Parts: sequence; structure tokens; C-alpha cells
Amino acid sequence: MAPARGERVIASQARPRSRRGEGDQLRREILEKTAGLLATTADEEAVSIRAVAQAVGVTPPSIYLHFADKDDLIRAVCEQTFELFDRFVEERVSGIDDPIVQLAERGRAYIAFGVQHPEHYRVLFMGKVRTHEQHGTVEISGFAHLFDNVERCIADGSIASRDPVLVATGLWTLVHGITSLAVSLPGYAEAGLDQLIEHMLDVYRRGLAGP
Amino acid sequence: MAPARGERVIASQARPRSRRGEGDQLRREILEKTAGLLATTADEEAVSIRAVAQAVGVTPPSIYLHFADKDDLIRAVCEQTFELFDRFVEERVSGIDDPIVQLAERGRAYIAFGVQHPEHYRVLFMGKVRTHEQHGTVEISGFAHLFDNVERCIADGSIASRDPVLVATGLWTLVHGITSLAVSLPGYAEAGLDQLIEHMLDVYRRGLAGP
DNA sequence: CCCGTACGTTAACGGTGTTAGCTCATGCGG
DNA sequence: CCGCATGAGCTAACACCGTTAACGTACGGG
Repeated sequence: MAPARGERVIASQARPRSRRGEGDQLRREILEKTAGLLATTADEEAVSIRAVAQAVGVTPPSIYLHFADKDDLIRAVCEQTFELFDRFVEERVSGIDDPIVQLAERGRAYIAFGVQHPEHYRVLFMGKVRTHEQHGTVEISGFAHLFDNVERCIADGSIASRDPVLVATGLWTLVHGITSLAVSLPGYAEAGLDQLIEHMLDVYRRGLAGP
Repeated sequence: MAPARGERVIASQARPRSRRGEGDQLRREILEKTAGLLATTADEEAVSIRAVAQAVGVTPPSIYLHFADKDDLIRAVCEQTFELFDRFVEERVSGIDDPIVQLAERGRAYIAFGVQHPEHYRVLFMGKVRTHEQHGTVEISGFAHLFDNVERCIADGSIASRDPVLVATGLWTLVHGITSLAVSLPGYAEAGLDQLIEHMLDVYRRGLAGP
């Protein structure tokens, strides 16, 4: 849980002090290094204020010049990640005309992003309240794309329900379930995550098709 | 993240030393108090070795006489919880004859347990690797009950698939998705978790029914 | 040129998991 | 009945964590 008798990561000190008007430079560096630590160590616990400070080449209290506390820092990183997440998915589904086909690909893209960035996904959707206190804008933007896709499916008859919010929430929940377990449980669906994904997407699509 | 300037919980000291052969008495007390703290504080971070020790009325190092480290302690609590979980679900589905009806109720019971014990559920299925390194027995027992239920559904024709493992895994993933988000995101499905549950169970059941 | 202020630093507090080494009573073998 | 091994627990300490208060310092505008 805590480092037993830890060797620490080597310092990368000697960061030059910023010029007068460029205090925000440090902010960007902190965000960058924090995201980097989260990605490489793949362990939220390992991303400590002190580790970030050292990676940036600055002392721990300097972090607090730009972020209220650790939660604030993590939340800022999440904000960034949300945008990446949304862009990643939208790029993968762009150019698909059939709404129901696009919807399935959207699900696959969602899961792929989560599996490729497990610690980020964990912070985004599996952490404690921290992340989601308000800042819903970007998250909503991602959900809005899904919602829009569902509405097009309803319009062309490939989904029978008349409640797009309910359907979209259900779909999100479905892919989150897969992603969440894939991220948390090592041996989950070991012999065929793809098979499970296709199975569930298929079952759910048939269920949505009609009565 | 860390307590700002914390007031501590009052001690409950003066625990009598155990007799010669009854060292395991302390082990049981530790498990009990740990589960209690997890349930009342609803915050894994708040369940510290020191807090547990104080609740039991003993000094922190004494914990290590019975548990290798904090992960080991948490894992032991999980083991207990798994059994409770399984019993809870089995009791709620007992006496339901129609397999497909029982399957749906099984899902509802699963979600209900998770929502009622959010911090336990989080530790069980949303934590890091810790929990699930091996100890699969009890977990398997819960999954085995689900698997059995699915097989009966296939036998009576209410599920078309011929792959009970795939179907059972999918169902588990489905209810986990709901539980996971309900536990993590405060505003999730705020106006109608039950509605969402029924919607998803219904969609999935129809999808499983046949082509 | 000088001094205010932006950009940091040093030192410290209280918290955490964990370990090494100690005390002290208990109960069993002689 | 007594000695002492051993079980049950404690004291003290280490390294790390988030966070704050107080202090330095160099740069650029007056």
C-alpha cells in the first residue's frame, strides 16, 4: 500500500524560473507531467503531489500556486482527458452513415479508449465523487453525441423506444460495464474480450430493435 | 484529500489482553471493526490501520500480527462480504420457479446489494488488482449460481444462445455497469434508477430471447 | 535606480503504512 | 512448585503523504 522502504524516482531538477508574465507556463507543465505519471505508472496512488513536483522540477508547494488541492489537479487532468476521449470516439465513428452501425462502433471505440488508458478511465468514472462535482460540460458533450446518435436510430426505426435519454443512458451503462471490469479485473474475459463485446452489443441491439 | 487539521475519533481503549490460546480473538475483532468502519464511514481512505487499531482498542502494529499488510486486511474483509453478497442474492431469488423471472430478480438483487453497500462493492469490484489475485472460490460460487440460472433458461428456451458462459458473463457485466455507476456517480440516473434497471433488463432479455 | 510583486522556496505539522526491538504475563514441562 | 519459553501486545522510529505559513529573490515598470 505504501512504499515499503522506497527508492524514489530520480529528480529532474533545475527547472528555470519562468519570466514575469509566464506563470501559467508552470501550470501547463504540471498538467502534462501529471497526465504522464498517470499514464506510465498506471497507479493513481503513485501520482502524488510530491512526485509531480519532482517530475516538473519544482518544490511541492508550488503546485498550490495553480491548483487548490490534489483533487483540483486531478480534476483538471480529467477535463483534458475528457476532451481526448470525446475526440477519439468521434474520429472513430465519423464517416459511418448507418446510425445503428455507428452506434455499435461508438461502443467499441469507448471501450477501446478505456482499455488503452485504464488509469485515466478509472479516475474519470470509477473514482470517488471528486471528478464529477460539476464540470459536466465536456462529459455532457460526449453524452450529447451519444444522445444524438440514438435519436437518429429512433428516427430511422432501428430502435423502437421513444425515450432517447433512457436508451442512451442504458447504452452508456452497458459499455461502461465492460470497460470497468476490463480495467479492474485482470482475468476478466481473458479468452475473448472482443467476443464478449460483440455478443453484448448484438444482444442489446436486438433487444432495442423492437417488441 | 488528507484531513486538513483533523480532529480524531475518540479512542475506545482498554481492551483486555487475550489469554494464551486466544490470539485469534483479536483477528475476529479487527475484521469486525474494519467492516464496521467501511460501512459507516463509507470511505476506503478513512479506513486506516490506525483507525482500525483504535476502534479495536489496540496499537497499530498489533494489526500486523494477524494480517500481512493493509491489502491483506481489506481482502479478508472482502472474503466475508462475498459470502454475505452471495447469501443475500440467493435468498432473494429463492422460491422463484420461472428461470427467466428468477434471472431478472437476481439482477435486481445484485444491484440492490451494491447500492446498499457502496464502499464494500467498490472494494470488491472497482478497486485495483488487490482483491482478486486468487481467492476466486467464493466469487466463483456466486458466478456459479448465475451460470446455473442461465443454463436453466437455455434449457427452457427463454434464452436462445448456446454459450452459457458468454451469456452469464454478459449479464454480470450488465448489472455491474449499473451498480458501478450508481455507486460512483452521485447524479447518475437520479430520476429513476429503478426505471433504468427495468429498461435494461427488459432490453437484454428480449435480445437474449432469440434472433 | 529602486522597489513592488510575480514566482517561487524552506520549514513545519499532522497524517499514513510499516518495521525493529522490546516488555510482560501465562501456562507447560520438569 | 517453579523456571522459562513463548504468545500477545507495545514503544519508537522511518519514509512517505497532503497542506500551510512564512520567507526569499529576481525582474520590470515607475
